[in-house]
Amino acid sequence: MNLNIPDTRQQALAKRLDQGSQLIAQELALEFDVSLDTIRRDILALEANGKARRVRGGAVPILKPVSPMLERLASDHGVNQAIIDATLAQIGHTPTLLVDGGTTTLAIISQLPKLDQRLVITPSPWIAIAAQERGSDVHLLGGSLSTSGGITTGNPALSSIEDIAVDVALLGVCGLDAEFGLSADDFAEMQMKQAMHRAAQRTIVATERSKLNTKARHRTLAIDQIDLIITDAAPEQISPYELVDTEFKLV
Amino acid sequence: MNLNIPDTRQQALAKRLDQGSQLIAQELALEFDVSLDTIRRDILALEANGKARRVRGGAVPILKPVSPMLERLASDHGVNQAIIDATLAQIGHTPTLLVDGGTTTLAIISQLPKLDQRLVITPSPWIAIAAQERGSDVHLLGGSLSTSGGITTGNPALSSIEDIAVDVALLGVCGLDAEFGLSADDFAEMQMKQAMHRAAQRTIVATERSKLNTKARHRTLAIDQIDLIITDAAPEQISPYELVDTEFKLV
DNA sequence: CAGGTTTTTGCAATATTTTGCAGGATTATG
DNA sequence: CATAATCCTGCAAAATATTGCAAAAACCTG
Repeated sequence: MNLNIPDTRQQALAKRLDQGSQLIAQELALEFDVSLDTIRRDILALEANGKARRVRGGAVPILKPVSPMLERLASDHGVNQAIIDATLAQIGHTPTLLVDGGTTTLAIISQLPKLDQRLVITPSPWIAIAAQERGSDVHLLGGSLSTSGGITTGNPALSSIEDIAVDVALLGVCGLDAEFGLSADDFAEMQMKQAMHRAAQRTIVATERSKLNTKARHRTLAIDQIDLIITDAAPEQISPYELVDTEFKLV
Repeated sequence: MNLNIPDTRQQALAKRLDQGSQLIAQELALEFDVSLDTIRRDILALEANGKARRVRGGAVPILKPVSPMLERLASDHGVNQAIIDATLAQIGHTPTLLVDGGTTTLAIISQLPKLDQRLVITPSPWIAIAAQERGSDVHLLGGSLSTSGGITTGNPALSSIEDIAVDVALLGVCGLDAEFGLSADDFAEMQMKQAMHRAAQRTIVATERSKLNTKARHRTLAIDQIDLIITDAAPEQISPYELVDTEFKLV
């Protein structure tokens, strides 16, 4: 028989959670021959360590957060068509595009004109598929797939981007603020966006007004590093940006 | 015994809604062994979370316009479920998987158990998305996206594969013949498949019987380089393979 | 080993949540 | 219009949580 101390019990409980089973306080109290309160406290500790989600009567395993990217794709239906049209007009016949991940860019690429001989380079598998559907040649940047934004990141992706030069980089946005600039949710994504900016002659950002004047965690680009911002914001929303050199296109 | 609490029930109900089924209050009350009111309250909660639309007698899923891409990713590819199950059983808890593109492998990866923490390495954006959805860590091999098979190919992909070692490679099939071996439609894809085989300790091939005893353009692997072939063929269909050392699993 | 401190445990009193039920209101349907 | 099914509302009982506290055990420390 094992020691019946908090440490041992909690380890046993954690193991069961890992196997996907639920913890039922009543049963465990009997099994370990301690009071309900003790089990409760064990579960409390597990919760504090992020190993369990407490529910009435016991605990259940923490379910891995479904990829936020998929979540957003499934729920977020409408990207403003005016933004899409304006961005497509700007892209025109650009022969090489470097495209960031995100719902907005995906909506844009899905409507790319079927044009021969365009090359789309992207770290996003979603964009890759959409671009291939539109008949473009696609180059996918390899790396680890980040869960938050759904683009590949890390050293392989960064170094392979260093070796390319493209006409236009089309970036997505986590946050955009007049002073803080363009920001990303994740450090690795920030690195990718910066690298994409460096690789391109012209950097275009398309974003819905809801992202305007918000900041995400990681500062990525200064506003004046962006050549063109396409958004559906109201004119007064962009007044903070009047001093910068960046071109705005309101739709 | 499961916890029968609002939290758990609602999660179960939400899952059914996601699968497109309707909720009938009467039936659910019986099934979960609670009163009609309790189910009603669960449905009320789901509605508050925007997960259900309440109707008289129960609830129906909120139908959201799905992007055509998601549609296809989610859609049933008509792959024999027995092949999928057998392959998943063979894969087990293998911590690192190298997965080829193709409809069969995609169907398999879409059903990977969710709780496992494992690394999936793949040249296919479809597989990458599916694996990420199943909660796996994903490493995407970069390169040019081939139009025929939908996997990345070319030097970058090949060279990055040289640097890795994995437990199992799961390959798709264009053609499989007792003498000609496994064959691919495209030269670049052939190279990738060969490289994947070299990188893995164990090579598994899952294929429908229609591919059996057919040849594609490019000879890729000899039969005895494959460790295991999982197929729904009839026993007499594999008689040409009797002399080789490869294990067959018929489902 | 004596004395003090911390950890662990069980208990009791008090919230809070969940549940089923009864009644009246509302809606579908012939 | 009548009828049956479903729904809403308030309420009380049961189960579970929370909190504070004190006893027991384990652990320092000189």
